[in-house]
Amino acid sequence: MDNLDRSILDELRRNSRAGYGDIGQIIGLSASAVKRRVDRLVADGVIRAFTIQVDPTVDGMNTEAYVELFCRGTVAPEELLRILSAVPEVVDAGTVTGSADAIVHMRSRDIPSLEAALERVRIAPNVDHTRSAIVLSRLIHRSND
Amino acid sequence: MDNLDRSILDELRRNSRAGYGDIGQIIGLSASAVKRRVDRLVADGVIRAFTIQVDPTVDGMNTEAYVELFCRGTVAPEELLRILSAVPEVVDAGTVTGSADAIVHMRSRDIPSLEAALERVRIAPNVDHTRSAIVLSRLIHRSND
DNA sequence: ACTGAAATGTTGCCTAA
DNA sequence: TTAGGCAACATTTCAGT
Repeated sequence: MDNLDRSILDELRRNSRAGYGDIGQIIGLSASAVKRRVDRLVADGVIRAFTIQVDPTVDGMNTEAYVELFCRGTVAPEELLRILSAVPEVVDAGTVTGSADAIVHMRSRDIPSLEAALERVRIAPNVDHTRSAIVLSRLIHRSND
Repeated sequence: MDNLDRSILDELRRNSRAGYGDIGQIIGLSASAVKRRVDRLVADGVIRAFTIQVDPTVDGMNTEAYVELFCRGTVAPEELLRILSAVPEVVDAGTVTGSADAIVHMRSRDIPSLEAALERVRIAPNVDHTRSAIVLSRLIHRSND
Protein backbone atom coordinates (compact mmCIF):
# COMPACT_ATOMS: atom_id res chain seq x y z
CA MET A 1 0.00 0.00 0.00
CA ASP A 2 1.90 3.01 -1.25
CA ASN A 3 0.79 6.35 -2.62
CA LEU A 4 0.23 4.88 -6.07
CA ASP A 5 -2.18 2.30 -4.65
CA ARG A 6 -4.01 5.06 -2.83
CA SER A 7 -4.29 7.09 -6.02
CA ILE A 8 -5.68 4.07 -7.83
CA LEU A 9 -8.27 3.58 -5.09
CA ASP A 10 -9.25 7.24 -5.34
CA GLU A 11 -9.70 7.00 -9.08
CA LEU A 12 -11.73 3.79 -8.85
CA ARG A 13 -13.88 5.28 -6.12
CA ARG A 14 -14.67 8.11 -8.52
CA ASN A 15 -15.28 5.75 -11.45
CA SER A 16 -14.93 2.02 -11.08
CA ARG A 17 -15.22 1.55 -14.84
CA ALA A 18 -12.24 3.79 -15.56
CA GLY A 19 -9.82 2.20 -18.01
CA TYR A 20 -6.44 1.03 -16.73
CA GLY A 21 -4.78 3.23 -19.31
CA ASP A 22 -6.72 6.27 -18.15
CA ILE A 23 -5.79 5.65 -14.53
CA GLY A 24 -2.19 5.08 -15.51
CA GLN A 25 -2.07 8.37 -17.37
CA ILE A 26 -3.31 10.21 -14.29
CA ILE A 27 -0.94 8.62 -11.80
CA GLY A 28 1.97 8.05 -14.18
CA LEU A 29 1.99 4.30 -14.76
CA SER A 30 1.41 2.02 -17.71
CA ALA A 31 -1.92 0.27 -18.15
CA SER A 32 -0.49 -3.14 -17.35
CA ALA A 33 1.18 -1.88 -14.20
CA VAL A 34 -2.14 -0.42 -13.07
CA LYS A 35 -3.95 -3.67 -13.83
CA ARG A 36 -1.45 -5.67 -11.80
CA ARG A 37 -1.86 -3.33 -8.85
CA VAL A 38 -5.66 -3.48 -9.07
CA ASP A 39 -5.53 -7.28 -9.27
CA ARG A 40 -3.33 -7.32 -6.19
CA LEU A 41 -5.62 -4.92 -4.32
CA VAL A 42 -8.55 -7.24 -5.07
CA ALA A 43 -6.58 -10.37 -4.12
CA ASP A 44 -5.48 -8.76 -0.86
CA GLY A 45 -9.06 -7.81 -0.05
CA VAL A 46 -8.38 -4.09 -0.05
CA ILE A 47 -10.94 -3.67 -2.83
CA ARG A 48 -13.97 -5.58 -1.58
CA ALA A 49 -16.20 -5.06 -4.58
CA PHE A 50 -16.80 -3.12 -7.76
CA THR A 51 -20.31 -1.77 -7.41
CA ILE A 52 -22.70 0.97 -8.38
CA GLN A 53 -24.67 3.46 -6.36
CA VAL A 54 -28.32 3.45 -7.31
CA ASP A 55 -30.73 6.26 -6.57
CA PRO A 56 -32.73 4.63 -3.75
CA THR A 57 -35.97 6.44 -4.56
CA VAL A 58 -35.92 5.40 -8.21
CA ASP A 59 -35.07 1.87 -7.24
CA GLY A 60 -38.00 1.93 -4.87
CA MET A 61 -35.79 0.86 -2.00
CA ASN A 62 -36.85 3.61 0.33
CA THR A 63 -37.88 1.74 3.44
CA GLU A 64 -35.16 1.30 6.04
CA ALA A 65 -34.84 -0.04 9.53
CA TYR A 66 -32.23 -0.54 12.20
CA VAL A 67 -32.79 -3.86 13.88
CA GLU A 68 -31.32 -5.06 17.16
CA LEU A 69 -30.82 -8.80 17.19
CA PHE A 70 -31.07 -10.78 20.41
CA CYS A 71 -29.93 -14.39 20.42
CA ARG A 72 -30.37 -17.30 22.77
CA GLY A 73 -27.17 -18.17 24.57
CA THR A 74 -23.94 -17.42 22.79
CA VAL A 75 -23.89 -17.34 19.03
CA ALA A 76 -20.71 -17.29 16.99
CA PRO A 77 -20.28 -14.32 14.64
CA GLU A 78 -19.88 -16.84 11.83
CA GLU A 79 -23.37 -18.17 12.47
CA LEU A 80 -24.84 -14.68 12.45
CA LEU A 81 -23.03 -14.04 9.20
CA ARG A 82 -24.53 -17.19 7.71
CA ILE A 83 -28.02 -16.17 8.78
CA LEU A 84 -27.78 -12.58 7.58
CA SER A 85 -26.03 -13.35 4.30
CA ALA A 86 -29.15 -15.16 3.18
CA VAL A 87 -31.26 -12.01 3.43
CA PRO A 88 -30.51 -9.55 0.62
CA GLU A 89 -32.33 -6.73 2.43
CA VAL A 90 -29.51 -6.69 4.99
CA VAL A 91 -27.34 -3.78 3.99
CA ASP A 92 -25.03 -3.61 6.91
CA ALA A 93 -24.57 -5.61 10.09
CA GLY A 94 -22.16 -6.09 12.94
CA THR A 95 -21.93 -7.62 16.37
CA VAL A 96 -22.02 -4.94 19.02
CA THR A 97 -21.42 -4.14 22.65
CA GLY A 98 -24.48 -3.71 24.83
CA SER A 99 -27.47 -5.91 25.43
CA ALA A 100 -28.13 -6.72 21.78
CA ASP A 101 -25.95 -9.27 20.01
CA ALA A 102 -25.95 -7.51 16.69
CA ILE A 103 -27.32 -4.48 14.90
CA VAL A 104 -28.62 -4.95 11.41
CA HIS A 105 -29.34 -2.19 8.93
CA MET A 106 -31.99 -3.26 6.43
CA ARG A 107 -33.33 -1.62 3.31
CA SER A 108 -36.29 -2.83 1.32
CA ARG A 109 -38.91 -1.71 -1.14
CA ASP A 110 -41.74 -1.17 1.33
CA ILE A 111 -43.02 -2.15 4.75
CA PRO A 112 -44.43 -5.54 3.72
CA SER A 113 -41.16 -6.63 2.15
CA LEU A 114 -39.29 -5.32 5.18
CA GLU A 115 -41.55 -7.39 7.39
CA ALA A 116 -40.94 -10.46 5.23
CA ALA A 117 -37.17 -9.95 5.43
CA LEU A 118 -37.38 -9.49 9.20
CA GLU A 119 -39.31 -12.72 9.41
CA ARG A 120 -36.54 -14.53 7.58
CA VAL A 121 -34.08 -13.29 10.18
CA ARG A 122 -36.32 -14.19 13.07
CA ILE A 123 -37.00 -17.78 12.06
CA ALA A 124 -33.30 -18.61 12.28
CA PRO A 125 -32.53 -20.94 15.17
CA ASN A 126 -30.94 -19.22 18.17
CA VAL A 127 -32.48 -15.89 17.23
CA ASP A 128 -34.57 -15.04 20.28
CA HIS A 129 -36.16 -11.77 19.25
CA THR A 130 -35.54 -8.52 17.41
CA ARG A 131 -36.27 -4.88 18.11
CA SER A 132 -36.76 -2.68 15.08
CA ALA A 133 -36.55 1.06 14.62
CA ILE A 134 -38.00 2.05 11.25
CA VAL A 135 -36.39 5.04 9.62
CA LEU A 136 -38.83 7.92 9.26
CA SER A 137 -36.63 10.42 7.48
CA ARG A 138 -33.14 9.97 6.24
CA LEU A 139 -30.92 12.77 7.59
CA ILE A 140 -27.40 11.92 6.49
CA HIS A 141 -26.15 9.59 3.86
CA ARG A 142 -22.44 10.07 3.28
CA SER A 143 -22.04 7.29 0.81
CA ASN A 144 -18.72 5.61 0.41
CA ASP A 145 -16.08 5.16 3.02
CA MET B 1 -37.61 0.78 -15.36
CA ASP B 2 -38.68 -2.74 -16.20
CA ASN B 3 -37.48 -6.09 -14.95
CA LEU B 4 -34.56 -6.10 -17.39
CA ASP B 5 -33.34 -2.77 -16.01
CA ARG B 6 -33.60 -4.20 -12.53
CA SER B 7 -31.59 -7.25 -13.54
CA ILE B 8 -28.93 -5.00 -15.04
CA LEU B 9 -28.75 -3.02 -11.80
CA ASP B 10 -28.40 -6.25 -9.83
CA GLU B 11 -25.56 -7.44 -12.03
CA LEU B 12 -23.73 -4.12 -11.86
CA ARG B 13 -24.18 -4.05 -8.11
CA ARG B 14 -22.43 -7.39 -7.99
CA ASN B 15 -19.70 -6.33 -10.40
CA SER B 16 -19.65 -2.85 -11.84
CA ARG B 17 -16.87 -3.84 -14.24
CA ALA B 18 -18.90 -6.64 -15.82
CA GLY B 19 -18.87 -6.51 -19.60
CA TYR B 20 -22.06 -5.62 -21.44
CA GLY B 21 -21.87 -8.95 -23.25
CA ASP B 22 -21.63 -10.87 -20.00
CA ILE B 23 -24.61 -9.05 -18.54
CA GLY B 24 -26.56 -9.62 -21.74
CA GLN B 25 -25.87 -13.32 -21.65
CA ILE B 26 -27.21 -13.54 -18.11
CA ILE B 27 -30.40 -11.57 -18.68
CA GLY B 28 -30.94 -12.55 -22.30
CA LEU B 29 -30.09 -9.40 -24.25
CA SER B 30 -27.45 -8.41 -26.77
CA ALA B 31 -24.41 -6.44 -25.63
CA SER B 32 -25.49 -3.29 -27.45
CA ALA B 33 -28.97 -3.47 -25.99
CA VAL B 34 -27.45 -3.70 -22.51
CA LYS B 35 -25.15 -0.77 -23.21
CA ARG B 36 -28.03 1.41 -24.38
CA ARG B 37 -29.96 0.58 -21.22
CA VAL B 38 -26.98 1.27 -18.95
CA ASP B 39 -26.36 4.59 -20.72
CA ARG B 40 -29.99 5.51 -20.19
CA LEU B 41 -29.88 4.49 -16.52
CA VAL B 42 -26.86 6.74 -16.02
CA ALA B 43 -28.42 9.62 -17.96
CA ASP B 44 -31.64 9.33 -15.95
CA GLY B 45 -29.68 9.41 -12.69
CA VAL B 46 -30.78 5.95 -11.63
CA ILE B 47 -27.15 4.88 -11.53
CA ARG B 48 -25.51 7.57 -9.43
CA ALA B 49 -21.95 6.31 -9.68
CA PHE B 50 -19.70 3.42 -10.54
CA THR B 51 -17.56 2.89 -7.48
CA ILE B 52 -15.65 0.44 -5.36
CA GLN B 53 -15.96 -0.72 -1.79
CA VAL B 54 -12.68 -0.49 0.07
CA ASP B 55 -11.78 -2.40 3.21
CA PRO B 56 -12.26 0.28 5.89
CA THR B 57 -9.37 -1.02 7.96
CA VAL B 58 -7.01 -0.04 5.16
CA ASP B 59 -8.21 3.53 5.43
CA GLY B 60 -7.62 3.39 9.15
CA MET B 61 -11.33 3.92 9.77
CA ASN B 62 -12.05 0.73 11.62
CA THR B 63 -14.03 1.81 14.64
CA GLU B 64 -17.79 2.00 14.27
CA ALA B 65 -20.80 2.56 16.45
CA TYR B 66 -24.55 2.73 16.20
CA VAL B 67 -25.81 5.53 18.42
CA GLU B 68 -29.35 6.11 19.57
CA LEU B 69 -30.09 9.77 20.06
CA PHE B 70 -32.57 10.95 22.68
CA CYS B 71 -33.69 14.54 22.65
CA ARG B 72 -35.51 16.79 25.10
CA GLY B 73 -39.06 17.56 24.00
CA THR B 74 -39.71 17.56 20.29
CA VAL B 75 -36.88 18.31 17.91
CA ALA B 76 -37.39 19.06 14.25
CA PRO B 77 -35.55 16.79 11.81
CA GLU B 78 -33.93 19.90 10.37
CA GLU B 79 -32.30 20.65 13.69
CA LEU B 80 -30.98 17.11 13.99
CA LEU B 81 -29.62 17.44 10.49
CA ARG B 82 -27.86 20.66 11.44
CA ILE B 83 -26.30 19.03 14.49
CA LEU B 84 -25.17 15.86 12.74
CA SER B 85 -23.89 17.54 9.60
CA ALA B 86 -21.22 19.19 11.68
CA VAL B 87 -19.72 15.84 12.70
CA PRO B 88 -17.82 14.19 9.85
CA GLU B 89 -17.73 10.85 11.67
CA VAL B 90 -21.47 10.53 11.07
CA VAL B 91 -21.82 8.20 8.12
CA ASP B 92 -25.50 7.62 8.15
CA ALA B 93 -28.42 8.90 10.22
CA GLY B 94 -32.18 9.00 10.26
CA THR B 95 -35.09 9.74 12.53
CA VAL B 96 -36.76 6.54 13.66
CA THR B 97 -39.82 5.04 15.26
CA GLY B 98 -39.45 3.82 18.82
CA SER B 99 -38.21 5.54 21.95
CA ALA B 100 -35.10 7.03 20.38
CA ASP B 101 -35.42 10.13 18.21
CA ALA B 102 -32.71 9.14 15.76
CA ILE B 103 -30.17 6.47 15.02
CA VAL B 104 -26.72 7.54 13.96
CA HIS B 105 -24.10 5.35 12.36
CA MET B 106 -20.59 6.64 13.06
CA ARG B 107 -17.18 5.59 11.81
CA SER B 108 -13.88 6.85 13.09
CA ARG B 109 -10.22 5.94 13.32
CA ASP B 110 -10.25 4.64 16.89
CA ILE B 111 -12.12 4.74 20.17
CA PRO B 112 -10.76 8.10 21.35
CA SER B 113 -11.77 9.84 18.13
CA LEU B 114 -15.15 8.13 18.30
CA GLU B 115 -15.57 9.41 21.83
CA ALA B 116 -14.65 12.92 20.73
CA ALA B 117 -17.17 12.78 17.91
CA LEU B 118 -19.85 11.50 20.25
CA GLU B 119 -19.11 14.36 22.59
CA ARG B 120 -19.71 16.84 19.78
CA VAL B 121 -23.14 15.31 19.23
CA ARG B 122 -23.96 15.29 22.93
CA ILE B 123 -23.17 18.93 23.64
CA ALA B 124 -25.79 20.09 21.16
CA PRO B 125 -28.72 21.80 22.86
CA ASN B 126 -31.84 19.64 23.12
CA VAL B 127 -29.81 16.45 22.96
CA ASP B 128 -30.66 14.74 26.20
CA HIS B 129 -28.52 11.63 26.03
CA THR B 130 -27.18 8.98 23.71
CA ARG B 131 -26.87 5.21 23.85
CA SER B 132 -24.05 3.68 21.89
CA ALA B 133 -23.44 0.18 20.61
CA ILE B 134 -19.87 -0.18 19.45
CA VAL B 135 -19.36 -2.55 16.56
CA LEU B 136 -17.22 -5.52 17.57
CA SER B 137 -17.04 -7.33 14.27
CA ARG B 138 -18.39 -6.27 10.97
CA LEU B 139 -20.56 -8.99 9.47
CA ILE B 140 -22.09 -7.54 6.32
CA HIS B 141 -21.20 -4.51 4.31
CA ARG B 142 -23.27 -4.57 1.16
CA SER B 143 -23.80 -0.93 0.57
CA ASN B 144 -22.10 2.38 0.70
CA ASP B 145 -22.92 3.66 4.10
C1' DA C 1 -29.56 -6.99 -33.90
C1' DC C 2 -25.41 -7.71 -36.55
C1' DT C 3 -20.94 -6.24 -38.22
C1' DG C 4 -16.26 -4.40 -38.41
C1' DA C 5 -13.11 -0.98 -36.83
C1' DA C 6 -11.19 1.08 -32.76
C1' DA C 7 -10.33 0.84 -28.00
C1' DT C 8 -9.31 -1.68 -24.02
C1' DG C 9 -8.09 -5.69 -21.29
C1' DT C 10 -4.77 -9.44 -20.68
C1' DT C 11 -0.54 -11.95 -20.67
C1' DG C 12 4.35 -13.18 -21.38
C1' DC C 13 8.84 -11.63 -21.54
C1' DC C 14 12.48 -8.46 -20.73
C1' DT C 15 14.80 -4.84 -17.97
C1' DA C 16 15.92 -2.19 -13.91
C1' DA C 17 16.36 -1.40 -9.04
C1' DT D 1 13.01 -10.79 -6.03
C1' DT D 2 9.65 -7.37 -6.99
C1' DA D 3 7.67 -3.93 -10.03
C1' DG D 4 7.26 -1.56 -14.57
C1' DG D 5 7.28 -1.20 -19.60
C1' DC D 6 6.48 -3.06 -24.10
C1' DA D 7 4.37 -5.75 -27.44
C1' DA D 8 1.32 -9.32 -29.09
C1' DC D 9 -2.99 -11.28 -28.64
C1' DA D 10 -7.89 -11.59 -26.88
C1' DT D 11 -11.88 -9.35 -25.74
C1' DT D 12 -15.03 -5.52 -25.51
C1' DT D 13 -16.94 -1.29 -26.92
C1' DC D 14 -19.29 1.38 -30.13
C1' DA D 15 -20.96 3.42 -34.45
C1' DG D 16 -23.18 2.47 -38.76
C1' DT D 17 -26.17 -0.32 -41.05
